[in-house]
Amino acid sequence: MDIPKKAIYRLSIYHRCLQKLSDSGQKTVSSITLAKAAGVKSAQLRRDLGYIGQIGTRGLGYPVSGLIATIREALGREQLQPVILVGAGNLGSALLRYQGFQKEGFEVVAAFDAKPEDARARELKIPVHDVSQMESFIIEHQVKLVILCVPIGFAQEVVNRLVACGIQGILNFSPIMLEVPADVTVNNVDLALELEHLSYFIK
Amino acid sequence: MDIPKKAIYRLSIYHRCLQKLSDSGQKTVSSITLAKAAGVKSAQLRRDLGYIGQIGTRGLGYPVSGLIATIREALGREQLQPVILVGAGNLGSALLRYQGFQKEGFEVVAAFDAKPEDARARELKIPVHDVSQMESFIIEHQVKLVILCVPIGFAQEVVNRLVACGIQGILNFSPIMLEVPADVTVNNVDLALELEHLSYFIK
DNA sequence: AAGTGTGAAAAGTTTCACAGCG
DNA sequence: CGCTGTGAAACTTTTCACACTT
Repeated sequence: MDIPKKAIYRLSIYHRCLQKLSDSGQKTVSSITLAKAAGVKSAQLRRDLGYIGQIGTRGLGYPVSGLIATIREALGREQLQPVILVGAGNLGSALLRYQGFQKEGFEVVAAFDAKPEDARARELKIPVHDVSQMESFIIEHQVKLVILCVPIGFAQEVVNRLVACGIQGILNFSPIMLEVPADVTVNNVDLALELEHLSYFIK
Repeated sequence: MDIPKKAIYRLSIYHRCLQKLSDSGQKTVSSITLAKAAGVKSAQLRRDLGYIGQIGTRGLGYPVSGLIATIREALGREQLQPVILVGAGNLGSALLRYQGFQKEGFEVVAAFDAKPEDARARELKIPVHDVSQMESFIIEHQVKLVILCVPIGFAQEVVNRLVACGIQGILNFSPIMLEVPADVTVNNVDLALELEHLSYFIK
């Protein structure tokens, strides 16, 4: 039995909401309360939690810390994953400064760029290496996750190299369809597309 | 009858692929070829195009330029929309430099920040105003689309102000659920969430 | 009484497969 | 013949509604 894709996204959201509840000292939470915080219906929340086991107490709700642990385990977030970033241009270097990743427990351990000097000039805290050192770094540090911000023309070529040295997940910011083997997951974040999608809904 | 949400995203992708075909001088294209370029099945492409009308010629395929025009119309992209950006911090100012929006025909006409001096120090081509001037600008220029990159704690407050002066679409980069009236569309881009989603698929 | 867990219905989406048109 | 347009089937996801547990 596996978890629907969309449910996985929502589990991450629940996880974040639960963390907030935990910080404010809540011990238990009902599906109605948590669902409201996460912006979904309570039935959907219960269904989603059902995918990862039975955790609640009828009449009472869910134990906050227990649920956090169960979701972490289900999402494979128990040991923290090192992440590298490839392509430290405008967007890439902004992401290197972005605090949101660390806040969710991801550590961006290094960045790679074809012109590392240019990127270094931006005064980043994370080391920027030449892209030629990418492969050896990935293998040495057993990196499995990559944030990809290279220009469109280079994306597929870089991806081929990443796949060849064992990368399993790619967060892709280039607006192209990358070709990868079935055991590699690509997650596209296409900013212009999101804006275009919005424009459909305005009158 | 209206177009399914997911189909709207794909129509934007087709639009982009068609533009590339048009640039390279193609006059017609079959569903099989275009589907391959967009990374979908041909049956799905035909179904999606079916939502916006009958445009193809049996035995021949689709006229490239005609299809571009039809998709543009269906997506409401005929007159180009001005967009403003609110919150010109790290991520916000990177987006101001990002060429992808202009490439898809959106013009980011102005940015607003609580500390515009800091943002201006980043040497941007787009003017950064104080956030107090936001409302009058929106009304004067009839802005309907906003890219929102303010810190979490301020997001809902800013959104309330945006909604009050008639904003209809919000591309939100803060990892929170914004509360808006039903006639306002919010599109969340949650970078940490995307990374978390990926980590589920690595072994 | 309060609130979970889940069958079953409903809604949404994708794929198949082929009739029919140029 | 080649390729579109689309009914119908298959599949996925959401929602309802209520039995059941603490």
